[in-house]
Amino acid sequence: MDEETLQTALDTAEALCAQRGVRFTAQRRRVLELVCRAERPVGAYEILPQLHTGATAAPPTVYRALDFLLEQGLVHKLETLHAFIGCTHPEHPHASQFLICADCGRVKELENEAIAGSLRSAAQETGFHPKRPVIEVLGTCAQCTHKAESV
Amino acid sequence: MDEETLQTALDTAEALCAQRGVRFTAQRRRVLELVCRAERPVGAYEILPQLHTGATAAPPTVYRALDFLLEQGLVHKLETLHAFIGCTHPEHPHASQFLICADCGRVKELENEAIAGSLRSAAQETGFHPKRPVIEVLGTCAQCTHKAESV
DNA sequence: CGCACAACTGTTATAATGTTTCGAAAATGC
DNA sequence: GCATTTTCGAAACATTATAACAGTTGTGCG
Ligand SMILES: [Zn+2]
Ligand SMILES: [Zn+2]
Ligand SMILES: [Zn+2]
Ligand SMILES: [Zn+2]
Repeated sequence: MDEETLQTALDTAEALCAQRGVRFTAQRRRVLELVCRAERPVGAYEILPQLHTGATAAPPTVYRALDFLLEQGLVHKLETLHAFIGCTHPEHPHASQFLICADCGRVKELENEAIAGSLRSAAQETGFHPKRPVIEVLGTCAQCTHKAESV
Repeated sequence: MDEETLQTALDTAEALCAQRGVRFTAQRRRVLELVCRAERPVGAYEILPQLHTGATAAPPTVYRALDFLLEQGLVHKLETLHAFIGCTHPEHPHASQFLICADCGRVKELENEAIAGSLRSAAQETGFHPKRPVIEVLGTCAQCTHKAESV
């Protein structure tokens, strides 16, 4: 995420939190910034040493901030990677899908209604009530596929 | 899984391994049995103490068996639960979806072509080549929904 | 303001999950 | 039998996540 996009994301986050009456503290802002700055999903323990200037912070510090950001839909957790990624459209709650490149590590967030819909109807057939869908596809992105073929 | 289904599952597993020229050792059989006997997904560390009669086995013992069973498609791993479940139709390789009840813990394995298809086409649009889709839906099963409503 | 309360943060310890490594044992193929 | 490959045992270690408790900061109200 480039510097401009980052600023927009942070401003959006701040506005959303104000609107919702929750506190977007300096620490939460900092964690969101670190997650967004990364090109790839980042683990909690990667963020940790970047929080304190001197000594490194303790795990609960970053997990608490991440929990908050997850609740507010500002970041997503990738269960298959045990890592976090900034949300590209946090304005509204959504069930998204992630395409994870095993080669370069980059992740694309989709918001595909066909997938969400087919999942909903399949669940409905069995009487199941979905709460939180986790859809993560590991594979190879277009760029990396192209590179591999041209070798 | 009842005793009869379990026996069928173990026999199927044995036949599949023979057919594929891989070894279905006593230990692997035992781990598969323990996974299948459970009503719910089981963690690796739950299986561990049931492996040795006297002292409890070391983690790599069960992880090696589980890795084998995963490779052969005899069990699945639920990423959101860090737990394993026996496959209900291991004869052919498949990309399945899991409905996980947060209430009773039971899991239903689906093999829904509409979901798989919509995911494939969404990926294709972005030039992404899927390798391993992970689709797990947390929610409430029909039974538990019914119970909750009748209270 | 000054106090009461709630929310947030720091710190230590611990739990849960998963891997590396090295060596012994067992099965396989000749 | 004997070399080769595969599997298994065991110890140590790595990574991810949570529990518990004390301190600090911010907020609202009189
Ligand atoms: Zn999102
Ligand atoms: Zn890539
Ligand atoms: Zn299956
Ligand atoms: Zn249920």
